[in-house]
Amino acid sequence: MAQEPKDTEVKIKEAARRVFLEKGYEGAKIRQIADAAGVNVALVNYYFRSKEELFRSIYQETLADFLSRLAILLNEETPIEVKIWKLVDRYVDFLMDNPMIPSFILSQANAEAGGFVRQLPIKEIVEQSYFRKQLLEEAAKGTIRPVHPLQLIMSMIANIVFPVIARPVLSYIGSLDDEAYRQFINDRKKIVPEMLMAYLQKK
Amino acid sequence: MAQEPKDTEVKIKEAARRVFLEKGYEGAKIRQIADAAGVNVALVNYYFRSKEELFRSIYQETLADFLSRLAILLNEETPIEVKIWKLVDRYVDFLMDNPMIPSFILSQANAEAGGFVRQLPIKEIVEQSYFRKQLLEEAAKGTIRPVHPLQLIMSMIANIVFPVIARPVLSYIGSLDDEAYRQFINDRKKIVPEMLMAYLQKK
DNA sequence: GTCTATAGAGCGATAGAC
DNA sequence: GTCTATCGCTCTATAGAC
Repeated sequence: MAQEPKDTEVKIKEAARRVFLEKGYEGAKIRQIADAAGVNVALVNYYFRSKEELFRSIYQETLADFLSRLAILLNEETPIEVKIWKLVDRYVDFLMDNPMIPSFILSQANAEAGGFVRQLPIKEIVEQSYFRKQLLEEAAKGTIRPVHPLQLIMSMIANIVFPVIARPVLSYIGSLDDEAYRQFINDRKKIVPEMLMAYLQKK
Repeated sequence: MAQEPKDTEVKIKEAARRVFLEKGYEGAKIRQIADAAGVNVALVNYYFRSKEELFRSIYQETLADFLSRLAILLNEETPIEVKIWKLVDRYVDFLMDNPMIPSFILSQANAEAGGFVRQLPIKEIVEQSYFRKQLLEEAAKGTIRPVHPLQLIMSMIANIVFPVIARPVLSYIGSLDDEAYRQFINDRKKIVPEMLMAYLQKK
């Protein structure tokens, strides 16, 4: 039974990916992941020490990549409008592929010390971004409405992330099947930037 | 030790209120509530049969009241702009007083059959609201930008609710203490309606 | 490397004495 | 009505045999 053609560690990782995707971080149980991989619980912990470690082994790189791409985007020498359209587009795509990440981050942030969240360079990215400076400078020049950068960034994130974590309620209220939901989220790629820009440009 | 001046049921309810407020629904443990009330676990279940029942006994009326006030607001014969300003104002106030409700609703909606959420008349309120009709009619007249009502409503809710459920991350990123956070949320009473209206009015 | 078996902890809920 | 004690479940994690 040893050393499958596709080795066990990979099999577990792939199973975990599927289960995390379907159930979210909290909802996914190690037993379930083990079952899906055709192994037992002990083996999962043998390869990955803990559930949290397993999750990280799958997503930390993905997340780090995403954040670094965001950082680059935020620091580009492009106009605010172009930047916002790009940001939203990338963010939506990322969440469609990795919809379990927000709930993981939120649950970790609620936990003691919020260890995981503080390891990510989110705070630094936001604080030091050229985008932040841009918002303040353009406001000073009067080309956009003055706005607390954090408020604008929070609005952008809220508008994208919330429909993902509230998917069950949203689908229920709007009677959306999977395809309609996908379309709903995709439409936000247009609506959210338009909304943010309308706000900034309004005299 | 029997029959305190302030009777036990009330004492438990008040303790539960405090603990739910501080820890959220999932984070609050019955043992902790019992401790805070100066009684033991058995007694909590004696009065309220279960944790979920306890939560409902506290918030169902509050939530039902809120929803019915929302429904009235949505159906008023006032212009869209006035309506949005009022909606956001009431919604923010409600969440400042009851910040644990979103996470409760989201967790319930993720659970089997989403029992609790479907008992609430949310879907009906949204579908049958005059506000919804108003958005479609004004768009047809060309006085506002055409928009899928659910997208606008989702944007409104996301912009208000997300900063509440993401409080730890938000406070960390923005280095906000309690007072600064409170101010941040309060500022959204102005920002969110302005943003929604700018979007709707943009040619 | 993979398994069985179980430890160990937390939680919600209940039985039964007083 | 209030308590102590404990059940029963779930979940993560590990010990130890093979």
